[in-house]
Amino acid sequence: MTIKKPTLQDVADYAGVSTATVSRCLNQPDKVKQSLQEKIREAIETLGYVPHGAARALASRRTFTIGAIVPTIDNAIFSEAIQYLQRDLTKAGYTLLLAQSSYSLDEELREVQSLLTQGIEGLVLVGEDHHQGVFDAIEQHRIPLVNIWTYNPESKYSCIGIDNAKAGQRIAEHLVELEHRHFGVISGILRGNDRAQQRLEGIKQHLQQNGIGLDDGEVLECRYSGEQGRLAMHELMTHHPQTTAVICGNDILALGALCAARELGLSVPEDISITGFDDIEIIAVISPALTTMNSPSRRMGAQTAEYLIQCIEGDDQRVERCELGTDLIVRETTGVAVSRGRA
Amino acid sequence: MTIKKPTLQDVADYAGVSTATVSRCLNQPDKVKQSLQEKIREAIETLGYVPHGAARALASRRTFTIGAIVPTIDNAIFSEAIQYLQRDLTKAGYTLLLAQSSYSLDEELREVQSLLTQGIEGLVLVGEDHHQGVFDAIEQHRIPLVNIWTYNPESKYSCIGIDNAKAGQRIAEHLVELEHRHFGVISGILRGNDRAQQRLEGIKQHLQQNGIGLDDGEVLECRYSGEQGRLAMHELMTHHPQTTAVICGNDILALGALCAARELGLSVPEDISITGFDDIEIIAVISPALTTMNSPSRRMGAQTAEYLIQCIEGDDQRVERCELGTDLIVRETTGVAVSRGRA
DNA sequence: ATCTATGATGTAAGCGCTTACATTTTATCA
DNA sequence: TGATAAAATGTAAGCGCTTACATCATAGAT
Repeated sequence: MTIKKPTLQDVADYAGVSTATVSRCLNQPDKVKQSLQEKIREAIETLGYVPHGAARALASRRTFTIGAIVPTIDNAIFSEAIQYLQRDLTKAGYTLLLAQSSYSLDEELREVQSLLTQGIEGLVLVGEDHHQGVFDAIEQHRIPLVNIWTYNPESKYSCIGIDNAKAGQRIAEHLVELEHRHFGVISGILRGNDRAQQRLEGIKQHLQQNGIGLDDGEVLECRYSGEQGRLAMHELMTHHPQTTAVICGNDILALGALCAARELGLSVPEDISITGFDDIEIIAVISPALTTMNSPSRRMGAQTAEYLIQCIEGDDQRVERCELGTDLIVRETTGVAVSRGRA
Repeated sequence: MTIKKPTLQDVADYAGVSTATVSRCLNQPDKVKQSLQEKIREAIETLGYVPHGAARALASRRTFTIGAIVPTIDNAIFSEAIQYLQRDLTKAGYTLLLAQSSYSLDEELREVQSLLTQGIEGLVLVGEDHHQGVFDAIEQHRIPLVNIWTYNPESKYSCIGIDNAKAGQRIAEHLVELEHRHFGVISGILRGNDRAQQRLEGIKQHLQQNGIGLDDGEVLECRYSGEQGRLAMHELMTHHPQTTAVICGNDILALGALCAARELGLSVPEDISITGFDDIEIIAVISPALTTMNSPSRRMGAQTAEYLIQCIEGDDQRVERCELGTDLIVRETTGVAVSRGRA
């Protein structure tokens, strides 16, 4: 074991060639004679040489690095998307730099700056609502930006995602068809989360079209956690006992609401219907099976990787706006509204 | 907007100082006069200067980067630990480079090489069983390594985690106390997963001590997914209908097993007891509530961050071996074995 | 045998920053 | 006021690589 990490120069000396040849052997092997390649590989092996990424990046102006910022990695849909994004980027020789914004646009901006310092060649953000500084920085650095989990045909930047408003509408439609007239919504925190906002808008719009009102008190915001969903459901049913349909911002909240319904002695879906969002893997095996909207998170991750690589390698400036479909998965937690006897 | 990204030199020229002063202003502000600092900050602002990380890393031999490799990010316990690890590293000015090994030691080695190229100053791996090349590379690069999710007082490297064998034992003990005599185990894939192996060992050992055998056919391996757990449970009950206690490798598998039990018309825990592992947040709000072992993943992440930073900043070579406790959470899926009538 | 095209290798100039050391400015004290 | 220490700033040498360009070797064409 050497006292110092070996450099390209050390490898070159050991193999009796110049650094240029070693560099070529690593990056453009077809330009180096076979016999030398072997000698160099042997030198690398015995010295335990590992390239110095920073030096390489500085000299070549390439980092082969992509940045992504999600609100939190600790949410199955984001981690699924990230898993696929990373897998495909790695396959193509890129490294993913992952950061979290905790649903804060300011925090997101800070992370963007940091990623830019790291030299990312592309950026993935969630949603289309970002700090102005983010857009400025992206412009200046001239790197492709993909907004995922959102679809807007008018967007100035690439987006690969779903039409959140339409999805919200679709859920409301399903419940209205089941003759529900008294709704409650348990949403995630809306601030800094344009997807949740858009879904709520979609829901409101559809209800309004059908002459159904939705008071402020019937829309509860809370963190995405089972316990929070449970508490919200209790609150909702306390203040609005006539509610027969509860639309939740994601599956976790819905599971919490389901738990509360159980505690309140309400049967689902006879007394009350509950919907989730995302169709995370786990809910396929629990009972009652949740009616929800699936989120194509894996496809989103994979497609984002593909687009970015093409953008970078093909030096392609094209903006891509891609809508991924969502499907309403009707299972056991929604049914026809049955009027309950009330005191 | 300039045609080219501004460099330190540009900032220095604009502010009428030398690059050294700008560099100091950024890294050791107290060494630069107030008036100049303001001038420099203004220059940075108007030019939209963003430091070039690679150049900085090359010159300073610091990357402020930590690498972590988990089997998959798409597993609540890992993503939780990563979330906390990242949060605390970010707080301290470090960037986390995250990679996935897909439970393959060879893949893990490849990722280690890649991370080393990126210049990580510390490495976090899951488990203590790694490719020899990983240890060699770590030695050569002289960076601290922390094995998480595992605890071994004899370990040559730092570890922060739980005693998996003990945890397995504890679960078996609980079920033996409930008078179960016919066990089944639905484990994750054992290959490349020393944690799962150790837990299984712990289980086997305790059963053996109590004169209870565990055939190979009673131990099923499958991927960590609800559906896989469900299928495994069906298989287990087909070939070993007398089974009254099923120990699952994690909560997701247990949920799948629970689903299968429902499908088979078995009531839990009257006919059969089922246990999970991890105590992921979601299972607190589902019914029946799962008996499981909690995994201190958040503490693991936070503590790992703390240790690494101390190691790096304090230039401390100390090896830390820290055992985090686990608790058996007895809920509704385990109970006294009741003999079932059988044909 | 000479000339050229082609391929293989070497030379050396940076990439954008940090930092040891040299120099200048400012503060302190006899 | 001048000598001296301390603080602020500048100078310039790399950090470990890539790559344009120069050089050299080889082989084919004449």
